[in-house]
Amino acid sequence: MGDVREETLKKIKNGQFNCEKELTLSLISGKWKITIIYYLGTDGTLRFNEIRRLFPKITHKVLTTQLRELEEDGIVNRQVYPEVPPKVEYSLTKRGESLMPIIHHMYDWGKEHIHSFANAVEKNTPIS
Amino acid sequence: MGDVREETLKKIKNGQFNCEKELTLSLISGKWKITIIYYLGTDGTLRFNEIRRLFPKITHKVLTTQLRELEEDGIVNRQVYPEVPPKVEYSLTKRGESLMPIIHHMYDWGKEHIHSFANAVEKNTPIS
DNA sequence: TCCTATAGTTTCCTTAAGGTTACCTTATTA
DNA sequence: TAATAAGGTAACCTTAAGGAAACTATAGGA
Repeated sequence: MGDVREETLKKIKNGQFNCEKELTLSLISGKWKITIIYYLGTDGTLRFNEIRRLFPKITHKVLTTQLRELEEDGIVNRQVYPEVPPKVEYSLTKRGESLMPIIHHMYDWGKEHIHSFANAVEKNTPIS
Repeated sequence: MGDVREETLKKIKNGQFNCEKELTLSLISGKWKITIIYYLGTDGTLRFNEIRRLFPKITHKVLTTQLRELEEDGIVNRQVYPEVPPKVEYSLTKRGESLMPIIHHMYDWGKEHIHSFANAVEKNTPIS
């Protein structure tokens, strides 16, 4: 259970984090990461293309990268079935699951506060 | 209380967020932001150079940028005293304060899990 | 007279993140 | 024969974030 990717490792070693909370932040930072974690935490297990269909805008390659990083950081489990055509299933590790409360917390905060931002959106939107 | 900076606004308008939690994430993402919020939430009020001294590595300009963004997003309050030499005090707004529980949560998670990363660090560090 | 402290701004440069496009593999099916 | 499915890699490009260095203003003190 000591999975970490090189980059995270470097950041810890070189003291690039001012505080432990930045480790947490860095693990979920990445354009699609929290949402991927959230879906896996909710649905349990998803195949590569199932995730892809959840984000119509994500590229094949970008999804691979995001998943690979999550895997290397020990957040996501990657289960390969040696079949043809290939079948790969993704799910959360224990470490990944332990992030869920935080993500839910962030979700709730966003829901609660987006209105105060939304007002500003209304006022400034020329769309009407 | 509808402060938002242009960029955050755009992201909401253009549907660049998959979910509300990404709004939350984007507000605290930025190399020094969570830590700045954390210090302000803990110490209450800090002057520009007091914050600077807390992060020996941060540049004058970068700190300005981070604070300005936090201010524009309605997270941080900027109080200017028309004196010479200038005196500017920063503190959290209500919105900023409401982020503190999340940040504490992330702090706790980091503290609890950094050990499992640290093992990996030990094994891979040639320093010892 | 020059230096220091305060809180900035401006210009330029570097790096990393994300994205686009094209390619690979192998069995099945039209 | 060609296309489709699945999951993936490699080469390249673009943009934004962060940082370095030099500049501004003004009062007070050595």
